[in-house]
Amino acid sequence: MATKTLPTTYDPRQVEMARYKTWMAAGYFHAGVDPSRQPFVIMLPLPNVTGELHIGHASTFSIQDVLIRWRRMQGRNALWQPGTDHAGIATQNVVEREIAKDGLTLQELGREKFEQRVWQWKDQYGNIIVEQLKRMGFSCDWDRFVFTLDPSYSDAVIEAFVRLFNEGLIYRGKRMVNWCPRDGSAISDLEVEYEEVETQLWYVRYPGADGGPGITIATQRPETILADVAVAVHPDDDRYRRLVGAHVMVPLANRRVPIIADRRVDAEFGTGALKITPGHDPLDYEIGADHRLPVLVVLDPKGRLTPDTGKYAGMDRFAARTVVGEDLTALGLVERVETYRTNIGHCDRCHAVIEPYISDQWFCEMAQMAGRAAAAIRSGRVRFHHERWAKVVLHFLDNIRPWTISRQLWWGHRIPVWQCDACAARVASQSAPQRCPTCGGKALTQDPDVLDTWFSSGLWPFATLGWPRQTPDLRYFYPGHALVTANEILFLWIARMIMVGLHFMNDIPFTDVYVAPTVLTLEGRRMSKSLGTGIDPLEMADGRGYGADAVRYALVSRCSQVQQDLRFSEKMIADVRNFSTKIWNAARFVLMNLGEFDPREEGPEATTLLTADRWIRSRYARLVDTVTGNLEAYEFDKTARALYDFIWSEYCDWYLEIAKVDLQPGTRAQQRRHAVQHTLWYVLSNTLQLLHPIMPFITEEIWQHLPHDGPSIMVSPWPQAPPGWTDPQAEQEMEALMAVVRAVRSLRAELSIPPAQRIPLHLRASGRSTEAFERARPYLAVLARVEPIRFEAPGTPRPAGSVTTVLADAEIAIPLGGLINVATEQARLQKTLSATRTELERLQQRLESRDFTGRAPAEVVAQQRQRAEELRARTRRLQELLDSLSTVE
RNA sequence: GGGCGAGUAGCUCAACGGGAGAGCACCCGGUUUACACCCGGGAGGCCGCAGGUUCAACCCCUGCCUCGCCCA
Repeated sequence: MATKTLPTTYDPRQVEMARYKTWMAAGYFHAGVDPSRQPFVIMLPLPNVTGELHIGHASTFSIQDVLIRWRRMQGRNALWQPGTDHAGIATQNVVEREIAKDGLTLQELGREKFEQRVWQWKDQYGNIIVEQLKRMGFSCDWDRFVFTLDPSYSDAVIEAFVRLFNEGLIYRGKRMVNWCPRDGSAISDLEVEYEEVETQLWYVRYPGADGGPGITIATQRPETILADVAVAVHPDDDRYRRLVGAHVMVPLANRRVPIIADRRVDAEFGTGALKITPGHDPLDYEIGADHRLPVLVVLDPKGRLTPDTGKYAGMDRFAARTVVGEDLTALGLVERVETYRTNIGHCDRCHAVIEPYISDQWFCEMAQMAGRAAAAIRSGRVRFHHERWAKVVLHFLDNIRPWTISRQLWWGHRIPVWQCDACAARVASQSAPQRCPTCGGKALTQDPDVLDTWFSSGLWPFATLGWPRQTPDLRYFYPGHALVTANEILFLWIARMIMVGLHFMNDIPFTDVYVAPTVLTLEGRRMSKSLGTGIDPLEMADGRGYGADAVRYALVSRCSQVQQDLRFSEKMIADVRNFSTKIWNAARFVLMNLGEFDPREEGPEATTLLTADRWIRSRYARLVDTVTGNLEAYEFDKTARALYDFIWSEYCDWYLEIAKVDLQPGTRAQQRRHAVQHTLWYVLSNTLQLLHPIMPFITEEIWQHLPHDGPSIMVSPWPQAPPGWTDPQAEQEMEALMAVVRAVRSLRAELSIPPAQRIPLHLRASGRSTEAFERARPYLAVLARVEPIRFEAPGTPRPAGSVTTVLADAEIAIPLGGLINVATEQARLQKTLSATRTELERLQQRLESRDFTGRAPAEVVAQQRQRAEELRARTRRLQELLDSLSTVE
């Protein structure tokens, strides 16, 4: 029974947190193994434990919550697996800064104490992001929350490493890697961000060892000259051909080095002569190796010049660049310095300039896994939305390179490899080995490095479910279904999950990947807190009082598949707040008018339903299919728009207004009241269900006040279009009615007739339409504020002194008596007439063309013929009107 | 340098190859008993440029321009 009423205003802040607590307490978010139901699984992209909720989380997580809530309502056993990752570098940096405040360095503190400090920090701050996710209403299964350093998860990470190690896919080697001098660690290729910067290109002459003029090279990094071991030119370069085999002196170092020929030299760049520094450049490293040149290193792990560099020892690489430049200039060896734009790699965590650096690292061989992953994508087992993202990922997989998985950090999963102090043999093991399997030695030392955080994240889809143990969870919930992500972690995480999933589980981790657009400012800039260009979702929800629903809808409604950017502003959230208010007020109206209505009684007889009822039911039935279909297709913007348009432009603007007529007490038969009440209630509460996945809070709040079955909208069954509700005839009749109402309103505005003033209306329509208009008479009267309404048979003379509009199904006239300005009225009609004629002429031309009638499909031709016929009739009636006007004079 | 994407109303975005739309902003009018976070009306667009395919192009093809993203 509808006994509850709603407060006059909706304050999301008063409602949202309380509702969330109710859901949590009821256990709706939890999914347990249940073979009688089909699961639906989403793996939450792990936020960093150091992180705070930003707009990117808000958009991708909102999409996930839409999917999970929708599937849950459809009856699926919906699991949304939450958790955070330990974010090795980021977290270590944060805590390192903290201990620096106490005047301590990492080394002074020691590894064990440091780890304790990080755990303390994690216990204090690591939960912030989780609370923020809850505030946004996300229905993750918090009972299953996992942190990547939890003991059972760590066991899985170590197990994965040991298996890959024993399969020969993980190996150790001295390679040139991307080294971050700031973090003091290697990072993988994917963690390097290239950025165009303006720098200088130095043209430096290397004098000939024989006292000749030598050769001039161009370099962007003069400080590495100290590590030069050769100068290389292209073998076909006629300028230098005769110099190949000669020797030059490396300036400052005074080292005698050869001039060599190599095809990898770009003769077009600089002078065409390349200094070879195998210790500090990846290409030089390759060339040097092929020419059996020595490798010299002049930088230390912190990016400072090494002690054996004489006066430069201890200088930072950038300071050294300046000093070396000055010294070379003083020697008269600098021919010129050009400004030069080039891409420089930066660390994606701390933004320091990356140093190509030779060091011992652990690598994971990916080629085989990548092949399987690529095959799974090509065969369609994993689908991307939009599908173009599949190509992007395939390009990565097809060109994959070994993955640097070791990090020189203390925070993370320590590499489970022990080296024998005696024989140097290495063994990978879940726990410290008692003795060396090779020589039996008892002294073994564990590798000091930890694993890349992404190595552990890649195992997420199965390690969270108990792997490597064959748990019931793992059997039931793997493989999962949807994965929603920002495009920036497609390679770092998505591709790796597919590869690793196939490797360890022999199955893909999910079937569908939706790539959400990147949220940008209106100017198209990245949203960033440090730049002050960001929108903080929680500030919007709570600080500004828009509520989480508004933030969610604003983002979801702009998640399309075509756009890869989402330009966003606070205004868009405010607009949605207005939408919430609209829904709230519509619901208030419905509740006020349900009266004694009891939904447990029989629904209305078909005969008591009038056009408007049948129309809104028909529109609602279509809405169900539109919303469901768009969700299935990952078309979130279309889903949101369909709901918005239906609620605002159909249910509120038209149906509610029409319903008012029949709800007026005493004026209508009880049957009619019941039919309208039932329609209002049914359509509203079911539409709320359709909207619930996007705006969970307001929909629940209203639904609870409406007559309803079950404890919560979030576990109510997903609506299905009732059979037989789609009603083209009612839609057409309603369209005609709306056209008349709009035409009258338009005339009133144009003629400055006060909106409240009732005016007479003359309406002429074809026979069948007249009947429909007759039935709609009371509604027409209210909607257009017309009284009396006179129906006129075609052919009767038009009332003198009236303003008129010709519509497709009808012609309306408002008699103004002597007030009419004939000239204005003529001009108005003439304007319409000529526009109609132009359109008709264009159409006729087409219809007369043999090309068109002969080649276009028959139904198109027929449709155009009909359109022409309508236009002709309209032209005729407009002309008649003009004629009758001129006779008034 | 290679790849991908976008250029439609002032802004943000829609639009099966066959009559260019929405929201916001703007202008005019409104104390209609759900809502002024509202209601009604209106104005505003060589659909980036140039070719081509087609009976027909915002939509397909080619080239160019501008912007963004990714990879090297």
